[in-house]
Amino acid sequence: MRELLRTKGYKMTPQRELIFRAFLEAGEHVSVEDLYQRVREIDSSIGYSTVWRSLKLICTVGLAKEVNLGDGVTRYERITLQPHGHLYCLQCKTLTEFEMANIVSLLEPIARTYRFQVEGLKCEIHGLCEECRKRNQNTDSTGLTH
Amino acid sequence: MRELLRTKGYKMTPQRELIFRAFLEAGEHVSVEDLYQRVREIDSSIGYSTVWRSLKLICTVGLAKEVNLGDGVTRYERITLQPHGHLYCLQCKTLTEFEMANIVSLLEPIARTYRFQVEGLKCEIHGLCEECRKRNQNTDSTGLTH
DNA sequence: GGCCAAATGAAATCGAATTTCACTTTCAAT
DNA sequence: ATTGAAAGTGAAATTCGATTTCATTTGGCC
Ligand SMILES: [Mn+2]
Ligand SMILES: [Mn+2]
Ligand SMILES: [Zn+2]
Ligand SMILES: [Zn+2]
Repeated sequence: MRELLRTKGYKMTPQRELIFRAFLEAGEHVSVEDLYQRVREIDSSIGYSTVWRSLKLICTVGLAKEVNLGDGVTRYERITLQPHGHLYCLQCKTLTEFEMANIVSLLEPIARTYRFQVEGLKCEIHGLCEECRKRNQNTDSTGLTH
Repeated sequence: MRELLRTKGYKMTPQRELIFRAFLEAGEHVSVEDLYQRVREIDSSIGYSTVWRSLKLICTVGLAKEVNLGDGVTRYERITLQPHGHLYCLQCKTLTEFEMANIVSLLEPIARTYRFQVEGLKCEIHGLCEECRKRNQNTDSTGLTH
């Protein structure tokens, strides 16, 4: 880790040490606020900006990437070997991943057709998860809250 | 149009008349700001909030939907019969659409597997369009600007 | 015409993201 | 070990699109 940073010209600091570890230990898809809370349980002197900057840095060195679901909060997740898509529950905000190798093999030819240099592929299914649907049956019948 | 609004309990107003028309005449993927500029060329007394609310309303009555690409600006586009994905150029922000019926037929079984109630499917290819790549060859060799 | 809920526009507010800035720390070269 | 330039830090300020507030106006129905 220290090496990875040094080779790219960044310095290691106690804050980064802690934040990086916390990020790797955290579950998938953490927001800055999520990680900030986790981190400050261990060292409450660490600032929000440092957490934010560290997450950006983790992306820069290629260990993570941003996940934007359009709900106003940027999440971060480790880069995975296999590309995956997301099932995103609009009600409980839960994310579930699914394998998308087969979809990637459909997307790549499309990019080629348009002579597009691919930097990232995104596939999402937005809707209601099973738990939320069940929960909704016992209350309102509309589904989403507005 | 007037009918569509009335049946859903909304009133028609000169502002809506103008904004709706401008939206339908505008190209694909307009932001509030885009449409606001277009509209105020015709009637400069129309407020930004009214344009914003009208776009939301157009979505509510089912004629359009929001498109969020994670660049901080919400765009709006007419609902199309055929589902389509987007090629999004990170440099010039241009959007190109592609047919994704075949991808939808892969996504639907996935949703079913997870007993997920689908509200929307999203497929995006982020990267550099042909024009931007060409343009970049004549200047820097890195690609994206930071 | 008159009512009144809905709509409007300007301004205020919200909130996540990002930047600023004065101060501190890292680390490579002494 | 010392040290100084460059990089990092934390608190606060700023940004900026999205959204709400509120006083006033208007559309649709009697
Ligand atoms: Mn994921
Ligand atoms: Mn489109
Ligand atoms: Zn859910
Ligand atoms: Zn481009």
